[in-house]
Amino acid sequence: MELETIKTERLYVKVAEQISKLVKEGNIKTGDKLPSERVLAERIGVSRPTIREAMIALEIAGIIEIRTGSGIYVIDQKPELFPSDEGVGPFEILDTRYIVEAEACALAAARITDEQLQELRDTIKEMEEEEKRPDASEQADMKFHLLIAEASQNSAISAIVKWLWELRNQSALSKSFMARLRKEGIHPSINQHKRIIAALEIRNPEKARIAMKSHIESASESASTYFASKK
Amino acid sequence: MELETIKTERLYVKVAEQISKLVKEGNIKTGDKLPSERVLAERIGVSRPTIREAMIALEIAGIIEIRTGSGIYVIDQKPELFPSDEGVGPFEILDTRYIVEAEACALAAARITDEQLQELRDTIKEMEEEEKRPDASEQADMKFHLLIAEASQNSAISAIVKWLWELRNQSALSKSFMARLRKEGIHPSINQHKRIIAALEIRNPEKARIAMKSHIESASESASTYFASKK
DNA sequence: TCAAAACAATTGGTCATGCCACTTGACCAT
DNA sequence: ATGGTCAAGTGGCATGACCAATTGTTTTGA
Repeated sequence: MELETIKTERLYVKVAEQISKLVKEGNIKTGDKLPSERVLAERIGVSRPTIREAMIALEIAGIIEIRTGSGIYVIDQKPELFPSDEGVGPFEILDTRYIVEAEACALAAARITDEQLQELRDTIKEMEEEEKRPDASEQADMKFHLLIAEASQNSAISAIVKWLWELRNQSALSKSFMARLRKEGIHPSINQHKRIIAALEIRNPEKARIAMKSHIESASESASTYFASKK
Repeated sequence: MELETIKTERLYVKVAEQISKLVKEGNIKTGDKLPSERVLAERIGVSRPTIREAMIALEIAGIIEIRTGSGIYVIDQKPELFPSDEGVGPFEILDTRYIVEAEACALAAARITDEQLQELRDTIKEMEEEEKRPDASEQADMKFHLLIAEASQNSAISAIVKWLWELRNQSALSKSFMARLRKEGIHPSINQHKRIIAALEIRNPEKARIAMKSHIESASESASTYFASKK
């Protein structure tokens, strides 16, 4: 049985939609002054607080401008493309990680401390021990990459890497994506991680960069082959 | 004479910012239920309508969910880029831009549209015309780089580049830093920008990458030589 | 005994009213 | 003309009240 969630659309939304419609259809032109809140309230048949709520919504939407003491005016409608705020695709994330983490790794090779190296080795241990439990294993994977980013000693880079991993964990798309990969038995290779550590241990930026690149690349490849075969 | 317009920030905005901050900093976790509107009003010291307006703003922003008769709940947050600790140094920003923007430029070379190319040329025009006024000139500079990031057609990358430039503009350190450079007459070279466009026009990723790298590198160099000589 | 129905408390949704601060424009004094 | 004053209009905010939906508790009935 299919049930739709009942949308008790709030009043202010209806009011806002009504005004917004008038603006879009050209009944109200740019620069026009809307009637005062009190008049609007009376004409639409709602209370002033409701009108205010609607106006705030419209203001946030960039449709009107509220000038205290003066009135409410229609804003110049900018055709501005929607800030494609919605979601970053899993492949976009992988591509970006390929770029940023590789360089972070190269930087880290020159700057990493012995303590941080030890932490990385510990993380590998975690991954080996808990390879059965995918959750914990992925946790360790993320920890590994974040540690390297921090070892680059560039706070902007580590902030970016952290953000990318949060995106990966959070995005619904990426989530189901990773879940599918996991089910297929594709998981981060411990050997690749060890190669990265080896490059860092000898403080060789070139090798470190390459190791990280091939690591992420292999993740991308297994992902895309999976999707291709799926079709 | 420079005068800034006084902004009388409305109360509900302050309330919304306060709540939003609490959520972002983790003081309020996702899924948590906020105190009731009446309690919030009393605790924050504003009236209930004001709280409601703030909640509407937060709901539109996708930070909270309002369930009639039940309460107000914090929604799953999309991760956000923000400086790890206390600020990001100007050199860190430059280093990171060197990495990210170079690759963004290489990607853009393969994916940029003719319209975007034209926009870039227009931006150069702006820079030439307004080369006297440093403010406008820098504005155009930023626009130029953001356009290239967008042309990479990777939303994660363009978000990062945008973030880096915002950091550059915001950070007090970077600000005084840039001010000093400006005073010394060091400003972005238009010729370098033209070389970048040329590489993009022939859709050559390698040349585009190199052009962008040398552009940012020269900025870094002039910056560090300046600091070195200063000491 | 226990599930269903009724109730009560809590919460958001809306309304009405009042007062304040700011804007604006008309009017007045200089 | 210039500037200063003032009143009307407008948005900003507070208060208090009532309604409707939700949720947990109590009562009821088989």
